[in-house]
Amino acid sequence: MTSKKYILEMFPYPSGNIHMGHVRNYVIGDICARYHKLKGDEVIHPMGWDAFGLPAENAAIQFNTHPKDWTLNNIKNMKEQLQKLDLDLDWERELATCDEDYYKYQQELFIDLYRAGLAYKKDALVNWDPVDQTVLANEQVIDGKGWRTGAIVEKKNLSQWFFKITNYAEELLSDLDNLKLWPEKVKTMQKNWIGKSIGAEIKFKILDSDDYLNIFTTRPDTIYGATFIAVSINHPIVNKSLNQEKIDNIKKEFEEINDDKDKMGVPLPIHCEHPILKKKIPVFIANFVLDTYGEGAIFGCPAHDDRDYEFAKKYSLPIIKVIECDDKSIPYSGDGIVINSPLLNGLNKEDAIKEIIKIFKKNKVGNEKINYKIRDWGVSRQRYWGCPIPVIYYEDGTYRVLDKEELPVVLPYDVNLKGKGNALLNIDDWRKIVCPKTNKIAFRETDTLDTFVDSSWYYIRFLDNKLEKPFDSEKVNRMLPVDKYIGGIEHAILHLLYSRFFMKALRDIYNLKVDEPFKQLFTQGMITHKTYKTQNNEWVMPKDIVLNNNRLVKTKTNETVEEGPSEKMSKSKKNVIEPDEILENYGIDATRIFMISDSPPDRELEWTDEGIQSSKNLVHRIEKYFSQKLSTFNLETEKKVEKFIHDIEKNILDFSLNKCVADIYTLFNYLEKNKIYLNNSTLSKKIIICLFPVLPRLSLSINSLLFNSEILNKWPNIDLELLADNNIKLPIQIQGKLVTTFDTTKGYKKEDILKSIYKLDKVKNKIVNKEIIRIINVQDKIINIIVK
RNA sequence: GCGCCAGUGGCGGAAUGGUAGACGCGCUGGUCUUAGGAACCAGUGGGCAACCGUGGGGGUUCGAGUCCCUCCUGGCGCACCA
Repeated sequence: MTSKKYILEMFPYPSGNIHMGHVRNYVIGDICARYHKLKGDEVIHPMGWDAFGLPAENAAIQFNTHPKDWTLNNIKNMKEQLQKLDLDLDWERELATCDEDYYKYQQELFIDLYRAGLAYKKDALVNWDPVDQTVLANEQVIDGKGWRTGAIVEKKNLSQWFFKITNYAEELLSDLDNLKLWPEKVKTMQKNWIGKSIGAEIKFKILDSDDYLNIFTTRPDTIYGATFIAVSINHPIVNKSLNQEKIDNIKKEFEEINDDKDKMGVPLPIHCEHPILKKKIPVFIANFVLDTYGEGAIFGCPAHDDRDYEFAKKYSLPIIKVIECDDKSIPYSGDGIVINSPLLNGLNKEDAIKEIIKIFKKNKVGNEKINYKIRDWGVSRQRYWGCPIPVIYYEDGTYRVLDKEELPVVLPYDVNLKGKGNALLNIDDWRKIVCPKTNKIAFRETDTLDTFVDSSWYYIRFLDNKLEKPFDSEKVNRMLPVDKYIGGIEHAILHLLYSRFFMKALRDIYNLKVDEPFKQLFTQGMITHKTYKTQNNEWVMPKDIVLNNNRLVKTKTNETVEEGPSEKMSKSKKNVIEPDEILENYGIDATRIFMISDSPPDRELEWTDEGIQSSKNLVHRIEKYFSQKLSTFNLETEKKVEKFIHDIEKNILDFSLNKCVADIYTLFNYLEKNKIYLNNSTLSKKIIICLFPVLPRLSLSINSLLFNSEILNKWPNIDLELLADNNIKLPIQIQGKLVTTFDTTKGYKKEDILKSIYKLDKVKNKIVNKEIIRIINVQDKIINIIVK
């Protein structure tokens, strides 16, 4: 029975050269793909290029070239490098996201998303990267800095395109439970990112006004302890209550705080009414209220929230305790019994929340509410080298999303990248058009799509990269999800969450039957290498170092070099190893072996000269082994080979590739130690086939030498009878401690074996003069004798 | 601060609750070789031994690296998320 297997490694950004991290990634995938092909599965194993993006623009300026030329040239180079690795890839499926043939279908998808209400435009405070001069998605801002430039991100109010990922927040969260073959870690990260909290929305009436302030809380049970309201500086009520100058001053003050955890607030000239107590409570602008979460406003309950407590202390606001428990500390934010709250007294947290929500509902001042931290995905980028958004704007400010017949909107080639901002803005003869539908003057959208849009559906396009529509539904239903998706953990949120959203959105638009894009996710570890520095703190490349009189020195200058810790390979620290050189010196097979041998594929792998050398030695050893003349072999040999087939198969399927290498060593250690040479026997054939996924070159060459055949196919079936080894070494324990082992066969009779065991010296000595009170016999596993 | 993961020889790492340290690296001794970053053989957790050993302490069990509690250490993620 054959089944489809879609095996995919995250496609690379064509930066110019592949690095060792790529090699490890693709070798892992290649082993899987080759194995499944041998099993007779219908395997898809494509490769392509994540080809849009800012580095191309920067490189174009730096090297006085064009992003497209630079990118296409890099693709050519990297493809050659990959081909040198002899990966079993479906090159006929190759695609590059910067090809018109790819992005025109992305523009179609954009139109579909728009028509489905999942793409929309709005004015929004967005993250602005001043160095790259573009907007960033929330996911691309790390610690307030741009993910690529490290520049402090500014807030800008811009009209931007968004994808409505929030529509899928609940499903993106709940479906994580169905992803049984994803690392828990990644699922946890996505879960936190989506950030679901269950609580209540409460309306606080603004006194002397018809307006209300909405706040979200997970602790409505502490409502009686609310003594103030705090809003973010960007909350709409601030604009209504203060003039711009004042607001700017407050913003400045907030920015000048040294410790950003320090609480600071400014009272607003308005007050709210407590929704239950009807008393007047003050409203502050506070620096610790996030405008991006909930309603951008909170009620402060100082007795039961650390931040509110700090704030109340600083501004001498009342602190009312409404939760009682054994822990007398203030503030206390745990569970307890409600006090000082006439309508809730005596209830526990859970009941109090239910009860107060009932009351809110009755009084029409609040409701239960589920809040998600995730916000819609901003996809506009003010960059040239990306997929044009198929929209035009009229002079009156209205816009129209193009029809599919009007596609593609082709990215113009002639461009000047040396100016400030988005180069597309300056290409007038591209930008300005006469709208064919209205005959009015119109201007093209000059923002391009975030490159994460490109990578959100490339795995779908791979199924049929030449089709004259984005994809074929029947094929998608049949071939997706990707069975094994292999890549770095750095994409845990961004790419993987966006892709999950895309799959679900496309499912709903096109009635697809696929809920999730990636059935199994495997995150491979990075490759590290020792770092080297001269006394002058200059990094030195490992290949420029020699050992001279027990001293590490730089070859050219003879300077002393100090060895530092092993760190992720990076150009800046010069601790990189170039794949091309390794391939040349050690060959493909040794490189593959080393990529998987020293540590489990999901952990980091330290590059060592000894490691790559011993991998090469193994390849030679196997080659030499098969050149020996055929010897006799016996049933035991057959059993060992059978076990090898079984173990290596299991380990490939589990991604325990380091154990595959151990399996290979174990087999050849046994064969050579016993001088059993299998040459061109049927056992050899089986071994060679099983070696093929890991050592394709070697297996092919041995196969053609011994069997005069170019073909390796059909993974051997396992003979269960041979696999079952009836001879066992039975561990014998006394008081649960190992005393000896006893050679016997499976299915022994307990009574018989005990008679023999009691005669063993080691056992006899320990039980003499003692009473045997219990015998535990786990059949075929262990015998434990308990004495008194 | 919160959450998750992990701590096993000199090192990387193996062990469905059932012989801890598979396999590799390194190291020690030896063989062969003009030589070797080659190959081969033997050994390699600690201790002379009885025994002791999976970060520390406690527990469950006939039996714990594995399960539970607790503490320590390290890594990763999130971080004023109301």
